Amino acid sequence: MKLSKLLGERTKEIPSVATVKSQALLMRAGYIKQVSNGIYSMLPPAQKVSVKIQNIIREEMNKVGGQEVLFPVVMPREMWEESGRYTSIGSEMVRFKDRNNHDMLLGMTHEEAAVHMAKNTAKSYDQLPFMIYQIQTKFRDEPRSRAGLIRVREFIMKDAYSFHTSQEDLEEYYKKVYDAYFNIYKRIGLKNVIAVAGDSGMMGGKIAHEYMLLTDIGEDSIAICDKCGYKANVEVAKGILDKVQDVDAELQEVYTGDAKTIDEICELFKVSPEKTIKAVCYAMEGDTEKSLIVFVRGDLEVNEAKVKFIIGKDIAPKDLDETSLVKGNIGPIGINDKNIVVLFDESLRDEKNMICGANKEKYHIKGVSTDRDIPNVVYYDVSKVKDGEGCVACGGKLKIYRGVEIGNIFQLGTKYTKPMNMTIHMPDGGEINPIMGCYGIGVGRNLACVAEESGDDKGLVWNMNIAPWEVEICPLRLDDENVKLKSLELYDQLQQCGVDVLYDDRDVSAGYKFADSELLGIPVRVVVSPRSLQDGNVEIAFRTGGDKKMISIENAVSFLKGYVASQKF
RNA sequence: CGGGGUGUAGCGCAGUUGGUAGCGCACGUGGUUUGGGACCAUGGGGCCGGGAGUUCGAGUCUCUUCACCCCGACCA
Repeated sequence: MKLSKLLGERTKEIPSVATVKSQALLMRAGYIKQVSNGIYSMLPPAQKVSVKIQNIIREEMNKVGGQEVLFPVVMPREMWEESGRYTSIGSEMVRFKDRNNHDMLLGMTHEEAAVHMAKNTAKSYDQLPFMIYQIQTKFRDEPRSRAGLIRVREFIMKDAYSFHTSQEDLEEYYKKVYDAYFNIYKRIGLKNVIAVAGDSGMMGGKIAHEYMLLTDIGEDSIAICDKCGYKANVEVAKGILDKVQDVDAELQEVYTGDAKTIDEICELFKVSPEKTIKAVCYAMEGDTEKSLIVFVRGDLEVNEAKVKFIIGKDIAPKDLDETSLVKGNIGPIGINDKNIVVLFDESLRDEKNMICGANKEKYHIKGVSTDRDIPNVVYYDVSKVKDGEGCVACGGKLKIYRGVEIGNIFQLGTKYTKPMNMTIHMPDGGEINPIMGCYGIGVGRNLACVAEESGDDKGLVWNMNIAPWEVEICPLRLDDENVKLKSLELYDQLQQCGVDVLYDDRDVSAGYKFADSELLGIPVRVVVSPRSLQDGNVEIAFRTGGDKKMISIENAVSFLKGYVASQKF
């Protein structure tokens, strides 16, 4: 590829919309161009990297026996009604009508399509297990995309679905894919990746792992025990709270005026947030009449994922004006509204001398002992794990890290095969619904994550496996006939060896060429100049640093060919 | 959907009390340069996001609408 023909502009300025490093670099280097909120075009270099990442994913999926297929992007409503997700998934799924007024949708995940394909195609136990996967564009109408390619609405993802005759078989296979994912991350050059226990969310099923790239720009929080290695998304993480030791006190209503927030109450009573009871109000899916109040210790936050799991319904924050509750003065004592469902967090068990709202304007109650004053309570774990909480596994301390979810795997069970009535004949003559696993990884997000993790102040850095070009030739002084001749020869010969070469044929200054090559992130740069040619040499520099190498023009091709090959894995 | 912000050349930005738009980068042309984003000269490029209004006159004031960004809600 000749650089003068490469479509895309490289800029010194950081685009004003960029908020994270990967976005800034990918835009500055002419890899991506924003089309709309959360929708991007990929320019040639990005597409080249993307294809290389896809091929690595393909190889790893094939290694564990995956068969590549392609499901449709557009599916009919009926297929999704079988699984119940046509109604259970909200407006992040795009629905529309075709010309015959038929309800259609854009696939955001393909469990239904996978079962549809496998159903009546695989009929006997001896055809199982098998895994089918596709690499395809997905559209999810995210309420809020952000951070360049990290969180977008349209993206390419690999999604895989495996089918098994038993849970044991699924678990065995799940382990293989678990390892295959780590191979993928390693090969594309991501370093700080961990797998954590995750929430299965809308996918359903029980066991799930999320692969997280640990980075400050991550939007997920992960609790990790540095002592025993326990790690889990805070959505599902459990911890052991430090209890504040206190003694029973007299229950007393206190005038608190306009103090409503936990902070204001703490200030007024001169106590720490651990001594207060916080109330959070939610609306429950499919129930407009009732409200849900969750009580947690004042220093904690409600973990909505846990609440959803316990009540078995979706929840959303509710406007208190629609309820009989007194905003800022809600408390667990004396709530007697039939339309209010109450949930208590474990953190409140056996607490003494607490402060809570009195359920009337300008009053709070102090001296609350939960076991004494709020009898017959069932406590649930519905709070978010906090930094410093104890580890349930070993008693060590949990630390909270930020992460970007770069892949996930689920054990689905029969969540889809059962309602969609997929059955397999077993040796004993009976029929079963196959047990499913599903496995997802986003290509664009992984590309962005590599940029985020490896990029430096000069630009992008790709490893040899996914670099858009493996070698860049930088001739300096193209007006020098010898430079021009030798660099073109090198270009031809490297291409003949199958090396992916970018040739900077522009008549611009050395600094300009170097800066562009570094911004693009090409692993190896070969400088051909009158100076180096004087001694019959070319200069070889590496994007990741290290010493520059002078090598004779005769040996350059074989060296580069060997070096490129040695860097791939 | 709620709160905040920004829309002026491909990119980054300036534009005063209202008087018909500019700078840097990028781009074209000519020349001088040539190992870390060279210099001189010259040229092209604008529905000042859209609409309505106030005014003799609007990039600037008013209303409205759209887009994008941030925070929250949301999120396989």
